[in-house]
Amino acid sequence: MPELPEVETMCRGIAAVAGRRIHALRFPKSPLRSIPISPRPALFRRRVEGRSITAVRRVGKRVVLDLDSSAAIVFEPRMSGRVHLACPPDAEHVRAVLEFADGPGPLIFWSMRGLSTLCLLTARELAQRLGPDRLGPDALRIGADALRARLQASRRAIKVALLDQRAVAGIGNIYASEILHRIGVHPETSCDRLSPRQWKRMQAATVGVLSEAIAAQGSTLRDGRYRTTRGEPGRFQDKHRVYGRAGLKCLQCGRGRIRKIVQAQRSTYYCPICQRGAR
DNA sequence: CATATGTCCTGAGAGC
DNA sequence: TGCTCTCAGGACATAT
Repeated sequence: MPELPEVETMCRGIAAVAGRRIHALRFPKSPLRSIPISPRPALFRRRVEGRSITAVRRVGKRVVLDLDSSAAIVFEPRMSGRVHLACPPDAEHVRAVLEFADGPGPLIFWSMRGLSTLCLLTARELAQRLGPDRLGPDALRIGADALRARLQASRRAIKVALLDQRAVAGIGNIYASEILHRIGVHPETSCDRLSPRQWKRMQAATVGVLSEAIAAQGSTLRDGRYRTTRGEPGRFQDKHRVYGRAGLKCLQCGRGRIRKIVQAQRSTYYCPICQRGAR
């Protein structure tokens, strides 16, 4: 669901709001429970209306809109959040609307489930909440040595460790399985048993998988929840080699049948032949 | 300290 | 057909 490639696609899709002045912020009524929003709507509105957006950027799996007040609007899609320009897929899941005096928009914060969050942070809060203590280097930028240094002493399973945003930011459940399959490492391998060569290959595979997924505008699973800003599905799901393919033949070796296991309450997919396991 | 588990939320799909 | 139940997994809080 929205992991690095999907959030990157969202940011690119709304890049045109950079430089625009916020005319109004609305929180439409909905029969659904509200997503967590802070500060409370009246104060939130007062602090953003009249401000300009100076930049749109992705921080890990979050969308950040920097304002000329040095505060920033931070949207965390988590499982089922999206941003749309102008055309929301339906009204009841619209959680907030940013209107501009001219130019594109409105910018719509949409979330099917109430797990997304929207907050306005001061520069100080931003540095604290999304700083290096809370968030590791971005998965697209971290080098092989840094990746290794951050995880190699851990005794956690590598698949679980890759999801730790403090270690490395941006990798989620889908791409963790895909990365490990590409390098032939069993997902239950303890981090401290991986070789320098394997860390090197892991970093390269991470950049490879994530870049290809961004080029395909992310993965839209069968539940159809993730969509681009324009409401189109991503295309990377067709390129998944293991995720969601339990019981099917491995596309790599043609012999193994993809297995699904559960690690830390999350599904992991792997090929028992390609990813034979040093456990 | 490191690691493991529980919680939030809605809708899709399974099973009866 | 229509009900109940389970599952999906982001990040963080709490427990071990």
